[in-house]
Amino acid sequence: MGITSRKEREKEEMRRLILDAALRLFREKGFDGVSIRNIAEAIEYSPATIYLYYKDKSEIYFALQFEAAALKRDHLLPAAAFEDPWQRLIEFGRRYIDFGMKHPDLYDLLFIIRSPMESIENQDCWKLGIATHAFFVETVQACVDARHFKSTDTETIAYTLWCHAHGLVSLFIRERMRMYPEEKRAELAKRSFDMIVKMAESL
Amino acid sequence: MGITSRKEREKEEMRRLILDAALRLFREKGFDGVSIRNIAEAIEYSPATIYLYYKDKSEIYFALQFEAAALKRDHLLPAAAFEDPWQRLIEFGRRYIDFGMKHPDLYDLLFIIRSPMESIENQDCWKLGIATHAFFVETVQACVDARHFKSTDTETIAYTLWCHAHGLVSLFIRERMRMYPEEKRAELAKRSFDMIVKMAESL
DNA sequence: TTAAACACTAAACACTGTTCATTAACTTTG
DNA sequence: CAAAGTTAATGAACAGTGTTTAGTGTTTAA
Repeated sequence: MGITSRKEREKEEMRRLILDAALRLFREKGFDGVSIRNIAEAIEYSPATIYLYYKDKSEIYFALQFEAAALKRDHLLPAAAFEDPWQRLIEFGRRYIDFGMKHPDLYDLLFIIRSPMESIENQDCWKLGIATHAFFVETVQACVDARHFKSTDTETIAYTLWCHAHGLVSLFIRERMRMYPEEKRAELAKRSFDMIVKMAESL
Repeated sequence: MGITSRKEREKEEMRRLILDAALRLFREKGFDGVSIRNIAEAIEYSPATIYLYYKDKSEIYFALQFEAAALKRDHLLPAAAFEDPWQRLIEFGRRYIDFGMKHPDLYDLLFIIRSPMESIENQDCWKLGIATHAFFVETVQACVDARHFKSTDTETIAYTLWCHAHGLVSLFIRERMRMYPEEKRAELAKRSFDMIVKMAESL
């Protein structure tokens, strides 16, 4: 088993090497700004070598999306510590928005960039995303169970809150808030979050 | 004035020819999927000719964005007919979402695609967008004036509603609703719109 | 030791946005 | 009307992109 397992290990190491370089470059220059040649140069291999480890650029895209999903999960995880479902939900929302604002590149990758057509459902990144989404929906369900809302339509409540948070983050990071002066944007976002929390309370 | 005015007219016609082809191609294949060469081929000119009428691709982008903004304004305009500000606001929101769902390519252009860096503020498309946004904010203000909300923070109310609508549309058109079965998505969006309306009523 | 498997790469292909020298047509002037 | 000047259009090139392929040298297995 010595040789084959070593080879497998080496293959895995190479994939990591490529991915780490890709993620670093991507966070510096954005997804579209990074070429296979850039990545190859960064790891001091020829561009063709990349294709021995990843079928094409979109496979790298999916692998990066998985990385981003893991980082996002880690960012949101502390919210789970809150006992009270309503507090948990608020903290979840706050952290979701905070993640998007602090890591626009990763948020972009996860929720904005047009993903390659192939069945994303089968990709690991998607499963991880589903899991995080499920945690969110469960938290909303816990609030519903605790009679925190008048409405009991968990699905719609969760989706509505998500729409707001996603809209807030994506308008921000795709620079569609230019009608508000730069220094006011973050504060407006904060006020809006407080408002949606208030709105949800009387839901 | 004969010749120079004719030349100007011809120049304008050529710009229109380019833009119409660009918009048509763009709606077929998406912005990134359309190259200068595609446009040139469509109008049966050489690629270099395009550059005699538009400085670069981003200038075509801005021109297309203006077209999209005009189409969006026309789509939203009927909402202005409603006398009651609250009904006007609801209709505005409904039409905003409807526009995004019916014309994902145009919505993309207006609110999602990463716009070229140059000062978009000076572009006509931006002014048109500002005007439509102003109409929206005015409608919210009219609701506030009519004591329709407890809150009087017009800016935050408008922004919060916009966040929800934008989030709803952009999650949909960038295919981030795969956890919901295809046939349920539109209905979920509808329920969410109704819910945000209800939430706003008790705002 | 020889044959097969493997990791790797240089070079090519068909694209992309963009620039520039050159050509061809039109407009103005002598 | 012909010569000079202006302008529209282009072919060819540059530097970049993702991707494929034929070929190299090394490592493993028989």
